[in-house]
Amino acid sequence: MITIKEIAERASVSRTTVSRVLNNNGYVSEDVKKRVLKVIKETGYIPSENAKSLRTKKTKVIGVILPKISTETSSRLVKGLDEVFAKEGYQILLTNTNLVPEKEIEYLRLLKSRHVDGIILSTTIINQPLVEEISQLKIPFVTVGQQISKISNVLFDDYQASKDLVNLMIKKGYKHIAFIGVHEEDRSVGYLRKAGYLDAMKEINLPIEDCWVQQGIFDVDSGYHSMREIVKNSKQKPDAVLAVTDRLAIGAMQYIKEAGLSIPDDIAVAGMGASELSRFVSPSLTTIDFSMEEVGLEAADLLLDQINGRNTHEKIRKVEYRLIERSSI
Amino acid sequence: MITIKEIAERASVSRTTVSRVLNNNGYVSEDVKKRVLKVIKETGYIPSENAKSLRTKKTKVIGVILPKISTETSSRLVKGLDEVFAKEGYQILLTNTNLVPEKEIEYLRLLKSRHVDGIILSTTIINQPLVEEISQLKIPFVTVGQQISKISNVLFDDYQASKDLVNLMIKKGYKHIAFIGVHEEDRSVGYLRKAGYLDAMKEINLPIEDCWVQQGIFDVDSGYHSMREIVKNSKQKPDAVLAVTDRLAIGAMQYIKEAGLSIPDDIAVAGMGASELSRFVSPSLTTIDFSMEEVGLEAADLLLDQINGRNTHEKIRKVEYRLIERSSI
DNA sequence: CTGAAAGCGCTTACAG
DNA sequence: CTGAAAGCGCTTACAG
Repeated sequence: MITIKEIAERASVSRTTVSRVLNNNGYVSEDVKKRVLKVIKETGYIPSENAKSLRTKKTKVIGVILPKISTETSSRLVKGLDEVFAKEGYQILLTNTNLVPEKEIEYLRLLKSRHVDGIILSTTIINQPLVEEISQLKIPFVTVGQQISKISNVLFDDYQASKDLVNLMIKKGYKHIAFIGVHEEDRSVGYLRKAGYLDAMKEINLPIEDCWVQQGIFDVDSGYHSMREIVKNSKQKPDAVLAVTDRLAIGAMQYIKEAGLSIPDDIAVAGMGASELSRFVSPSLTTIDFSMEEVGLEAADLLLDQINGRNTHEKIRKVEYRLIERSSI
Repeated sequence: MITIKEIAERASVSRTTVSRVLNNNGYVSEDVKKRVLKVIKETGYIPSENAKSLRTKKTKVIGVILPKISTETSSRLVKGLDEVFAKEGYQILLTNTNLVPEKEIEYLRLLKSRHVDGIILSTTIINQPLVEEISQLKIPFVTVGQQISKISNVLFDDYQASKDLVNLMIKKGYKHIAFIGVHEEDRSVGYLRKAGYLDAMKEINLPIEDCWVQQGIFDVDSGYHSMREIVKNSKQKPDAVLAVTDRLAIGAMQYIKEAGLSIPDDIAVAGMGASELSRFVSPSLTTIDFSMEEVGLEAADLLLDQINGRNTHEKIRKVEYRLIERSSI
């Protein structure tokens, strides 16, 4: 591989001078500059970022830790991140925990060993060891989607979003509203969205049958099975159901249709997430658009602020959501 | 930051020795080893990959160039890649050209400057400057989805897949088959899939009206408009349509439904790609499952072969596809 | 079994 | 305006 040393020799200057024209700083006469540039061009020399990083302590890479790599949520998030980072000359180093909690700590260390300039963490479950690892990391850091105190977060108001959906149903005249959630360990999607549902119902004294409240996992089948439980076991059949993700909602829709019931006449359905599916499924699904892409934008912004040492007091940034009303209600 | 030097001092050994226990090679007495390990643990020392790379010339990172970051195709590809690379201790550095051709060359150079151990390129359009840049790169390299001669490729048989779909339609009794493609600059999706359609029709002398063959871009709207052109302008109305992507097909379905026609009774529809949408759209869409995830697996395998200097003669690996027959035909 | 020294490819005070 | 030298944090022959 061709190095700065060889360029220096060919152009009959010192490595210092070559470095100066490379980085366009320090004085260097037009003459010499031209000579060096010519040699660089001829040789196709590309400086080693690695060597550079070792000296400058900047790598221009951002580590991103994802819970799942191939979901709409993740890919939209990464799109948002990439949009601002690419513009600033940063690349993204991707790691994927596949929902294995220990991997988060492993990757945190790995990213540290690679001297990334900053880290974005998207996670579903916060645990103590993770929080401790983060706090002693000393690298610019932003979490996304889940709140960790004392650390910069980009969040949605999951509680209110869920409440909004229930209130919409209530306004439309639905009274027997069932709920398909996920494990409450996931504070944002599991706990807060459920709390929003529960509170909205409580506020106007709508009763809830036990079996109306189901807990699934993040896939379509799970929505299907949860809906079956609800329909089979309830005394008072619900006339509406809120699912905390679109895929759960779509699974629920499948069951409802299979059971010979109509949406929304017999049972109205709402999901959350504004997945592409929600638009094209039939009937089209009422949902909440959380705009993960914007979360990516904001998170990148916050991280850049930290990296550049400005505005480091800001800890929480909330991203607006949008209720999309479609034919399933 | 804490370095190997400090560990050496604290453990009263040389840096050489610390390095040896870190990498678990060379002789080092149990005693000394324990002492060093203890200090490492106490201090939370994490060696700098950067410094290491500079010496060893290996970075354990793989550069991935994507044409679009937030598509199902990309995210499935990355999932496949990550699955094998993570296992071997490689991380993925992601770059996104957003379909801007010059960015490919820019990122190729950038990845070189970062001394990635290998590069995976997913691209839609091959041009001469790109091919030249690649050939002088001297880094293990694999392309995905498009064939570049003399370079390792992981491919589908786009031509045959398209033909299979047309033949299925013919077998089902459809005779007036229209086609929605994309620009032929994209050799795999644009040119080859069109050629498959054309040849299948020609082989049994099925006539094709000019306006049956439309060219769109990669989105739903474009499928909608193309279908409208077909229906409005054709003398003999087609009884089936093949679109080269699922989103084009779904756009076509939208138009067909809006026009008050039924699928598949009036017009049958097929797409390609086996997107999630294709399963849940109604009627469910007949399509080709190209398994991008498997492409990722195979591409990673091929690249690893190159990196490890084995099996470097293999240039092309074809991934099987699967025809998924559903209710739209 | 252990260590001193050179070197990976850069940048950056410092001196001139 | 230009260069010699030190140093970033590691690894690796080489010597003992």
